[in-house]
Amino acid sequence: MKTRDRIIIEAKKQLNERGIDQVSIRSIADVLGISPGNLTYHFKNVDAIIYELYMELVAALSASIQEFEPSKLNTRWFYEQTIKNFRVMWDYRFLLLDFAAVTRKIRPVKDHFRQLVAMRQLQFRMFADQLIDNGIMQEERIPGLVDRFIIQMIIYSDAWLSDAVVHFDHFGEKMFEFYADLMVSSIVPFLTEKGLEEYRGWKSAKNDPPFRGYPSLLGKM
Amino acid sequence: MKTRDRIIIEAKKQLNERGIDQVSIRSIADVLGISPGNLTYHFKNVDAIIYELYMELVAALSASIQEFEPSKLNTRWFYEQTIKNFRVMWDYRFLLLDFAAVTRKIRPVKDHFRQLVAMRQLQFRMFADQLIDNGIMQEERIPGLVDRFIIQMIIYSDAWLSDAVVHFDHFGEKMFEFYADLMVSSIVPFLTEKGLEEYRGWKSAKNDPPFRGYPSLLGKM
DNA sequence: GTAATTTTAGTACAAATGTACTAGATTATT
DNA sequence: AATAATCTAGTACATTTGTACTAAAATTAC
Repeated sequence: MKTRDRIIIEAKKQLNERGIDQVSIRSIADVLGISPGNLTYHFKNVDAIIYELYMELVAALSASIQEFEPSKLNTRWFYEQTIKNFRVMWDYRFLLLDFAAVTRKIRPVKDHFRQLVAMRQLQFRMFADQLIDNGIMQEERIPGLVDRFIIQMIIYSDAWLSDAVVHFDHFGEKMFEFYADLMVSSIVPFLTEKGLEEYRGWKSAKNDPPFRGYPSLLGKM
Repeated sequence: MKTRDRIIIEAKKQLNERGIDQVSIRSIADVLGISPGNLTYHFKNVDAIIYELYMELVAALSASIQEFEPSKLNTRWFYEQTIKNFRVMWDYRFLLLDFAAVTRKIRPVKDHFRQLVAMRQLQFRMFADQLIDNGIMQEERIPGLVDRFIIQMIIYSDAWLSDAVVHFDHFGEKMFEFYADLMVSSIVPFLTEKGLEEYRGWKSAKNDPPFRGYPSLLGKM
């Protein structure tokens, strides 16, 4: 494999494991068995690597959004799509966990991220309108409530990660399911009878145990 | 003022402004005009200062929760309480913005925070039950939905800060109102007719302009 | 007033980091 | 085959950081 690619892979691994402040060109070079000088040839510094990884994340998420098909739109699809996105985010989790530090160090990320959120807002709005058209989601009863709901979803979809690393001891399938379930459930109060029916059907097919909150807190309250 | 207190104040200021990775015992000592040796006499290192500030934050938030009075319980009270809490969080924002880094550096914080969330969960649950008793919030129609809603609120109440520093250019009153409004609006789909009436009354008295999303994105979409 | 204590200044040191530079090795181009 | 472009190793330097230590100054206790 190209040295450049090996650097990116190892950097991502270390950034996710140790956090942004514990990774240096040397720590990466050491593991790869290359010289620091070689690494600086490919990337001026760690910030340059982080910026590249940020762009990778954005591309991966965009790709996932492209698959949007209005016909398939229901709570089940939403759940599966959410899990898919959460997996991608987990793969680049350091970016979201240390997001404040990232934007401090790499200015362009902040501006880019703003635009990204604007895009996501539009997409979620389209998504909601489609759901309303399909008779799955209720018409907006209080002005502005759906737009607010959308922003809440956007905030949540970045925030679950911080929550997860605190409350989960094992970062496996159950974790993704837990937070995707939360994400989907936030839409339930907005569903029509038809939407609720589909939701209930899907849920009973999944046959989840009753919701009990964080696994880490079970039996401790 | 005692040197120890001056250190805490200056450290908090620098931590909020520059972030956790850009503050050292020297950067604090320099501004205060004391020697690094003197500072290490009071605090072994920056981590010790951060830990103390974390405890301060927890104490401040707990104090705010103590004021809970079931009789006053309505959406307006919820809004004002939220703003009050958000102000406290803003005062210690580096803790929440760099939370992942904080828990990495200072292990006890992670465990303590888990317990804190457990407490908050119980309090929110009490809060919700009270609202249901008062006929302001609907009975739970789908099993587990209220518990899920509570966890969403908890996640949101830590996450708004990360969102705010990206999307707001001026960190003033409007920012607190924006995110408190979002917080309160998340409860609206759960309100009874009686609850909605109170909400509408309070809202029309406030006379807010229509919701338009992030101020930073206005006119750019 | 003297002794004990707390507080402060100043310095020194090892470890780590980003950056810059040179020179050699490898690969691609013609 | 010769030349150019790309890649790699190695090293050196200035900064910064946490930590440790000594000695002086200020405060408190007796």
